[in-house]
Amino acid sequence: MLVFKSGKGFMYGVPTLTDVARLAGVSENTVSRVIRNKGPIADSTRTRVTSAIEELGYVPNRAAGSLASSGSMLMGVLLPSLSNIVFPEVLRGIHSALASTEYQALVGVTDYDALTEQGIVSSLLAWKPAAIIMTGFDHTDATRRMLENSRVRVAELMDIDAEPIDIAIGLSHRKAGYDSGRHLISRGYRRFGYVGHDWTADRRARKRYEGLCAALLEAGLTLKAEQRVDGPSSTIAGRDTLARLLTKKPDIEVVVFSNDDMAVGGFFHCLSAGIAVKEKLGLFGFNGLDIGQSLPAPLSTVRSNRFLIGQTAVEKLLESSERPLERQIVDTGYVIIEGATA
Amino acid sequence: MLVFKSGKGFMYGVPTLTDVARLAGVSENTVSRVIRNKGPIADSTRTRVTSAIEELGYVPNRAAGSLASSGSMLMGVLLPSLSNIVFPEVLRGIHSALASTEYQALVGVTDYDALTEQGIVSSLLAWKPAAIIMTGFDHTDATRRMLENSRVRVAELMDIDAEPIDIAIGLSHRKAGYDSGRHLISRGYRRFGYVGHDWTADRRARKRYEGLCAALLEAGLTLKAEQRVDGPSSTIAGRDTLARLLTKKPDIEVVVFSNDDMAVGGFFHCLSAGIAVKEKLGLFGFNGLDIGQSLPAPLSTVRSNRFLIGQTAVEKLLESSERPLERQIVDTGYVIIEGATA
DNA sequence: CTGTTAGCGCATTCAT
DNA sequence: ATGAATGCGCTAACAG
Repeated sequence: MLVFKSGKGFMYGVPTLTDVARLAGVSENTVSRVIRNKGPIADSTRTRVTSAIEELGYVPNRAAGSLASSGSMLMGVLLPSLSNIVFPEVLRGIHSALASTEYQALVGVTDYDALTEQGIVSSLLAWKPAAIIMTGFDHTDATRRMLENSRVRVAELMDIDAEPIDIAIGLSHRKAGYDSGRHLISRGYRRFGYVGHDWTADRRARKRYEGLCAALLEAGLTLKAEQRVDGPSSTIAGRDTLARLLTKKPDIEVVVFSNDDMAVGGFFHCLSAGIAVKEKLGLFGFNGLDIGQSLPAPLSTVRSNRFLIGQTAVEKLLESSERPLERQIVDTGYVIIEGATA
Repeated sequence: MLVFKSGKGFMYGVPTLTDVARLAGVSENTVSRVIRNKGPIADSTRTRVTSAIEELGYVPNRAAGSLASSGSMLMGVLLPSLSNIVFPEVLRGIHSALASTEYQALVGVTDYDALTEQGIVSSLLAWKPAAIIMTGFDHTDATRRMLENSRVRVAELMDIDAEPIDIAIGLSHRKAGYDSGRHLISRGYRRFGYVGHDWTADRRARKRYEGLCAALLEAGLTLKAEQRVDGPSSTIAGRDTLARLLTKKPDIEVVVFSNDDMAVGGFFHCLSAGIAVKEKLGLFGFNGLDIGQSLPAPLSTVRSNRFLIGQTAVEKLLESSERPLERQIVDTGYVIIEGATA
């Protein structure tokens, strides 16, 4: 165990900046400067300080730093869920961008609930984070007010079809849905079905649905059948829901799913039921998950760059600690993957 | 925008405990007590204080609290990766247990690198977290020393086949591998193949492999063929690697995969290659992922309770803020899922 | 280039 | 049941 002098004589415990200063024979302030690389420091003193830090195994107390500077090296991250693989991928992007910085991610899960989100935002704000990353645009008024008053930078991810608080990063789900429809129509499909999950939680799925319908309408078509399941998307839900849809309406040419999880499930149903995918029934998803692309027939879908969204959010937020005058929108785009299922 | 008195007259900004005290006409100390529910407070003053808090929208500054009490409501979480679905599921368990508390998760990703881990541990410790949750037993000496000196509680997750720093929560991968082998042998399989991924990063996969080999040896058998791919596990890797294995050794009866991702890929290969799963070739995985269970033929595998591991870790850590005298091991167990692929 | 002086906002003694 | 005093460890002016 290390022994060193502290404020009041010899102590066992965690060394502080004071201990480093004493050992290096400089003022606390100088040590602080060395640590933060701020202001001019003579090479000789820098060396003495760094070796003192080394010797003591000094680690700055972030709470103290944060209190003194009223700002922290924390980035608040609010995710609606960790069950849907999409959000861990966003988080991966966030961490990847954070890795080259000193920032740490303070992560909260809202469970798709605006009130839960409000509580977490309040807790996060208590740490004076450098910025907050959230998902979507559904916040309570109280949440908006807290965010407004705190003046922290805020990124709202995934969607860009609304006015952001500060900066929005993602893609237009309405447009993605629309383009999916156009794409499938151009491939000759006319009799469309839709298989989806609960969209009271997942608003973006609904926007894609609306875009799809718009494209159909424009072409003088409509959905011949649709089936939605309560609860979140999953492979099993997709499998069962497609089965149900086909029972009611067997003469569908192509099914658009609310996302890839559902579509993969649909693929499995076709496999079990002996339905020739694409020849007899086209399948189309959304997200471009690995699992879909590793199917014996790669899923036809839309790639939504989740990793990029997370990564871009961090980069954009760290560009400036002040909110820009104009609300910003970053379109990370999407790509239609032809695949082999539609 | 709120206006209120602060230390030096009227101010715009975030209200502090001082502001609350002034508004409620009590001392700061009393406000602090009300907030933390400590000590006796007259009902009348409690009401005045809470309504003052309400009125100002006061949120305690955690950094200040942490500094004053040298402890925080933070829980450090170190995950090797977010790409492997297994870890988001652990994180989900952690968050689920944290949800009913005031604690927040400070999350870092090590990328399976002990030195990266060391850096993150150091950063986390700077926040004086209540506890730290890590994965596995591979840490640098420096990491161990830091953890030792800091005296924070430490949980090491996933594995229980080693001596933990404080508490280990997970399952015996060696035993799980062994039991998988016994199970398959009892089902009549004799000609075993193995398809795996890079285990310099994923040590637990190796332990399962060793357990499997031990079971085979005990039954007078050996692996007839094995094929490992560089890099992490994935469905595509599983698909391609099984293909390669079968090219070299077509007369295998059953293939054990390093995990479900790989096994699902193997299943897809069989589908494409027209190999009758189970009749002609048995497939066996590890983890019990949803995707495996939603296959047309549910994957035969072992369920490792990831969610439970994360959840249990938090519960155990919060039981006491002091390390127990004896290092603790919590076995969350595993269950062999019969499935339909072996 | 470096030291001095003041707090940051709260929790923790100790009083009363 | 409440208040007053003190300091946690650090950063931010301001000097020099």
